[in-house]
Amino acid sequence: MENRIQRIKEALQEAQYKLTPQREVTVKVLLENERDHLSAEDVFLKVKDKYPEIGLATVYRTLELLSELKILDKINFGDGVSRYDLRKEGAKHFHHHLVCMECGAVEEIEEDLLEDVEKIVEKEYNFKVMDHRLTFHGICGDCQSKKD
Amino acid sequence: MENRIQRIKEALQEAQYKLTPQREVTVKVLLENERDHLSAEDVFLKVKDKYPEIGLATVYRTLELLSELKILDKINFGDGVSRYDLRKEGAKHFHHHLVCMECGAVEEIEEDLLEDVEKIVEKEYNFKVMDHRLTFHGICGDCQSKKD
DNA sequence: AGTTATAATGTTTGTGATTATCAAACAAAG
DNA sequence: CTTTGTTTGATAATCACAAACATTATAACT
Repeated sequence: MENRIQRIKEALQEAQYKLTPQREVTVKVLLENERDHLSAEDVFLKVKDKYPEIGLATVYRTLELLSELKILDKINFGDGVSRYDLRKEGAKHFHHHLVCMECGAVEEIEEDLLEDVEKIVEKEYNFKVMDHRLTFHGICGDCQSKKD
Repeated sequence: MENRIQRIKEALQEAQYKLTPQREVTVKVLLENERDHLSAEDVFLKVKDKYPEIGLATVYRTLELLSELKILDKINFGDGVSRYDLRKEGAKHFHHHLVCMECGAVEEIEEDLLEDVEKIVEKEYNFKVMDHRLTFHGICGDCQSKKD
């Protein structure tokens, strides 16, 4: 964990930004909740526990900054809120999501399933792919077995 | 076009809803702008030309209703607005999009590129896929040639 | 340490999209 | 025609987020 904070610090400094205490706490919260998909509000509340003086705008600014630096990915599952997801270290691409329509659970897929598809898009549609977002909507294993 | 309106009318009635004049005008606007990805506001303005008495709330309600019935897909390209896209008749799945990061153009891909990927997801992750959303972010052909 | 320039923060106020409310218009059924 | 449920349009409320701006912290000098 310390390693990853260190790495993020370097990324910030490379882009002429500082790792302020507020930013560090925000990053920590994101690391501690890596499996979740927190909204800005969620992050704000969790950060406030550790650093009560922080302002909401700072959290928004930090999330925006980290997104620009591709440390975070900003995602949208269709509820009215943006959610934030740490990009795995070294990952070129955004990872995929499985959203259960029954229980709302979100599972992540690390594996890159789209290499072939991207090749098709680049050739057939003459479109230079920089990134992708893929979400499957369906029924997760748990909910399938509950139904039986 | 009349056919498709007829089909939509039947879908509404099946779910105990009526095709009111306001809804019909909204559907017409969506059909006439099938290639675009209109926001609720866009739809409202276009509907107002044909039916000036209509209220904004009615348009929102109609779009919501058509989304529930899977006649429309509600999409989000990361600007702060929901956009609406008619589902192709008979299409099981949402179609894919290519979003250009330079000029913002959105191209659609009808072809279903994900059959193999879905099989993997169903098997390996025990997840029953009902639908998917796939968006590629990159540089479109036009913007690539402009850069040279 | 003191001074200054710059960056970052926190509070507060906007803003813009969407939703909720509610009375009025309409439609269907008895 | 009357009753009952639907749908509508105007308006107000909400909610996520962005902008503004004065204040505070930081870094680089002297």
